[in-house]
Amino acid sequence: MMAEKITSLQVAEKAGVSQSAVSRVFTPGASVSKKTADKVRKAAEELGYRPNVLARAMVSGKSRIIGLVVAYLENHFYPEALEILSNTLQEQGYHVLVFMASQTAGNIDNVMDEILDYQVDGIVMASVAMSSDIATRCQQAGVPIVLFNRSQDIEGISSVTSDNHAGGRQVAEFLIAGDHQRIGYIAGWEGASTQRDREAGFREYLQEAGVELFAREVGDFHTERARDAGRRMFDVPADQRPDAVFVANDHMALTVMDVIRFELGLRIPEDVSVVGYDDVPPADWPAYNLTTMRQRANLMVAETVSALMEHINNPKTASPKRVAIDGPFIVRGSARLPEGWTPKG
Amino acid sequence: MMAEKITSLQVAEKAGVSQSAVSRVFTPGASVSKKTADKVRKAAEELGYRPNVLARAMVSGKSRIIGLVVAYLENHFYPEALEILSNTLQEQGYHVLVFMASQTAGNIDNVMDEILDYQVDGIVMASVAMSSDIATRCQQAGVPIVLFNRSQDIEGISSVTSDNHAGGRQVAEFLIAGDHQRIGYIAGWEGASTQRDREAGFREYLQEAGVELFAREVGDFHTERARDAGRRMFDVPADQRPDAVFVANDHMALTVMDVIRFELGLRIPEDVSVVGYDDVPPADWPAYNLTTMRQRANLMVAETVSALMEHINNPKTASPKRVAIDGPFIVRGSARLPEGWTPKG
DNA sequence: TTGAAAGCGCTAACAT
DNA sequence: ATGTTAGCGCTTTCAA
Repeated sequence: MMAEKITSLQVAEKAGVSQSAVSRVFTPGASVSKKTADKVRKAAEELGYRPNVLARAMVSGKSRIIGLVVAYLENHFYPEALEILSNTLQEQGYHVLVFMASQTAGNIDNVMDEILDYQVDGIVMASVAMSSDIATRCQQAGVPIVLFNRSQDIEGISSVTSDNHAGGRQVAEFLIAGDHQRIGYIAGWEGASTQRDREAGFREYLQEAGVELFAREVGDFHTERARDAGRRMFDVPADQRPDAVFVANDHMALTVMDVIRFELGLRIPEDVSVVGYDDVPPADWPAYNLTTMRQRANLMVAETVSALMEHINNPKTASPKRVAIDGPFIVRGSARLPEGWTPKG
Repeated sequence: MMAEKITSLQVAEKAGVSQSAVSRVFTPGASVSKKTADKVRKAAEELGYRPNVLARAMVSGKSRIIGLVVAYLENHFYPEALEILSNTLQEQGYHVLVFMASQTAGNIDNVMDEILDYQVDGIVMASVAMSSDIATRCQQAGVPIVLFNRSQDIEGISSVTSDNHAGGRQVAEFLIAGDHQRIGYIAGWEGASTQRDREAGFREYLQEAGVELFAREVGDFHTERARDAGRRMFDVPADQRPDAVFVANDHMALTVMDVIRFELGLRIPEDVSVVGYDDVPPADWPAYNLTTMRQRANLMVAETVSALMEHINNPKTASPKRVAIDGPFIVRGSARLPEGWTPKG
């Protein structure tokens, strides 16, 4: 029980070679004769030796740890992304160290300190805003950052999002084509680029179509505040009520649907059309059947990892990229359909 | 840009003290004069110095990393638990390194290797079965393990679950008191202790009440297989249909409700009563309003962390504990109520 | 209280 | 191809 930790030195002694020979055997692309390699592997096997990642990290400067900063996991889009991210990185020999940025406001700075203390090779920031100090700090530390589902105009920061502006436009187009007269919008947290871009695209199309936004409330991407926003928007006389609403993400849209149907007794889509954004799993449940813009988590994660690896492997030459992935508009039953509707953009 | 990494040595030089003095200042409980400490902190501040966690880990043998092995994040109980776990550990200066065990079957062994390579101070295994080899390997490596939401009779392995046996009994009691005649059960993955214990408790009470299980299918805790299980159980002539079903977790129960209501056009609870287990957020949504046994994620995580810390801080004396936390039975509208029902157990 | 010195387990020149 | 040597940045005896 509780055997001592096996080191490369012990393997070396057992195999009758030098300690560095052992190291080479476990270093891909090092030069060792097959004979030595065999001896070493055999000894290592018998002793149950495995290289210490931390020691390796110290001398090589590569920890093979990616820090993930995430604000909340309540919105099912994030667990899904996390699962894909972790799996993808795992395949490439990296692992995800999780940092929750939820609690206090200013604590994002502490979190960044902690994350850098671990000598991570890269950072993914999901649903977290970026300040330029933080960016600078990471740049000084030589740690690449990729924003996931947020973007920000900071020099040298890569980001991956869906094409929120185009998505917002698409929703507006669909709603207008569906002959809705009084169109409302329930916003997410106004500090979020996703929220801003979705709203901007949405309003842009509305304006082009000569339609004025009929009502607007803020739900902050938060369940309870979305519920309140839904009440403020719909618990009013029928003639002041929107006949359609775009809710800035599915998480809030589901709650708003509950308010509309169960609290106020209205029908969807006969009385009110609802459109969301993300296409989280419950959107597809028949009890909701929510029309929504899909965010393609798998593609978004793939781009995130690719950007990260690019920066890690080519620290000098890699240039920051800003990726916006278009997603299909998923037409379900929560919004009245235009005659003969076909998605275009 | 890209400043060099600051080391304790550089701080020492700037502060005019020895490198070990700097180390002491950043080591809680070391002996340093206030004067030295002030000088060092000032220099560190100016240089932007922070101790390298990995180097510290190497010499101290404590990485302050906890490995989390988790099979899937689809069931919302796990993201919720992960969020709480990460926050709790963060407060104690630990962080979570995530390992997904999903993909291949035998890959749990590889995952264990990888996890040990990182010299983690402890491991939490969530929704993952434990083999005794793995347990042995960790014990040899001196790394404590806690099973989360699984338990297993392996010497020296701590586990934290809800009281699944009592929970299963409670559900049976409720259903029988509600005067159901034909009671069905949809099982989770049969390799899972949670599944087995819930079913055992459920059947035990049924038997004591002299009621025979009317139907049984297996859903494997998996959405699509649960859907199929639901169809097999309910897409049958009315007289062969259960009038109540206990589904082994909410994730499956929601799907089964969809099958019952939307595919088969039956009413809940008038035609069929449905009871789940976990109390995930959607269970409380009015579109489902699912009666269920709550698993108290916050308590379960607290116990998990406490067990882990116990083992980490007292490696010799700490003894494995098996915690089963009781949860309240949450009566909502998806199951017919007994007259004047009050929960007891 | 402080500094000097010895490593933690490993990789990466440098020699041979 | 292999061994020797010098660290990576830190904690921790051990003396002073």
